[in-house]
Amino acid sequence: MKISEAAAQSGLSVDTIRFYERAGLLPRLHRGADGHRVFTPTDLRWLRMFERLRATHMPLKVIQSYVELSREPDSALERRAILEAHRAELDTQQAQIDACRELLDEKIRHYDGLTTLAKPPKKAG
Amino acid sequence: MKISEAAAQSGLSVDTIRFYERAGLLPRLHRGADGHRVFTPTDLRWLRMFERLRATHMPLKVIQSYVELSREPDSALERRAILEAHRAELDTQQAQIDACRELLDEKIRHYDGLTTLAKPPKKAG
DNA sequence: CTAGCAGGGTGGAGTTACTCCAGGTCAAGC
DNA sequence: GCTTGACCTGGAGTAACTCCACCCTGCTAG
Repeated sequence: MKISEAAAQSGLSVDTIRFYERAGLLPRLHRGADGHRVFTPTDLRWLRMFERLRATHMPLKVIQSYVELSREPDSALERRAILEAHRAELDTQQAQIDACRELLDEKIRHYDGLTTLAKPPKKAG
Repeated sequence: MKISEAAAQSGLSVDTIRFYERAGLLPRLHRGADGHRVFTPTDLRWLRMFERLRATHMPLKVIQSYVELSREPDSALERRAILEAHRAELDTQQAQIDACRELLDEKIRHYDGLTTLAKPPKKAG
């Protein structure tokens, strides 16, 4: 599988995938005889995971340490800890979204109030 | 109110507030005789709003255009549109969090499976 | 058979939104 | 009078892309 397909199927851009490789997130990535990157189904699974983790702002350094750990046996506890920490981070993000939604709903109601008051020229105002 | 208080009460850092001022997000900000920034309750309300919008990744340029619009009358519809667009964006972020949570739960269950299988040396293995 | 194009590759510059730091000013406390 | 602390400025550094110019190669159309 070539990089354009890997991009299409992972949700990442071609440039981002190349960037991730340079950052060391794809240590097993192979090249074909023509020098082009060749993606296996396993590579694609990693890319999909990266996409989800990055969509929720896990730092690349943390992802990279996870990748490195996954090349060592006996690192299950550490890897698990990384994932759990990020699960907690998701709760924080959830709270921020909720807080922002509250703000937006309130403001939008405010603007609706303005327009519905403006249309009938005089009504208790 | 001085910048350190504004920072404490908005959740932003002192550096970030100064950066926002340079970016034009606080066009009404005053200075005291000593050249120090002086924050009114209105400034603080803006900062709190910025904090929420940025926590959910509204680009500074969009925030800035909102700020500029809010200095013009008759811009209620445009401002409302900006807020609504961001409310839709929150749904996207929500979906990403849910998708990532699914991934994490699955992986963490996997690691739990490994350790609970590893403890009893032989059990249907 | 060659011209052109698509799709890969590289290195490097640009962007966003901070974050940190050096160096300077000034009021207050000891 | 001297130090301390909070403020100021301008500028460098960082993260994670994103875009660009330029090169190579295989393929197809003329």
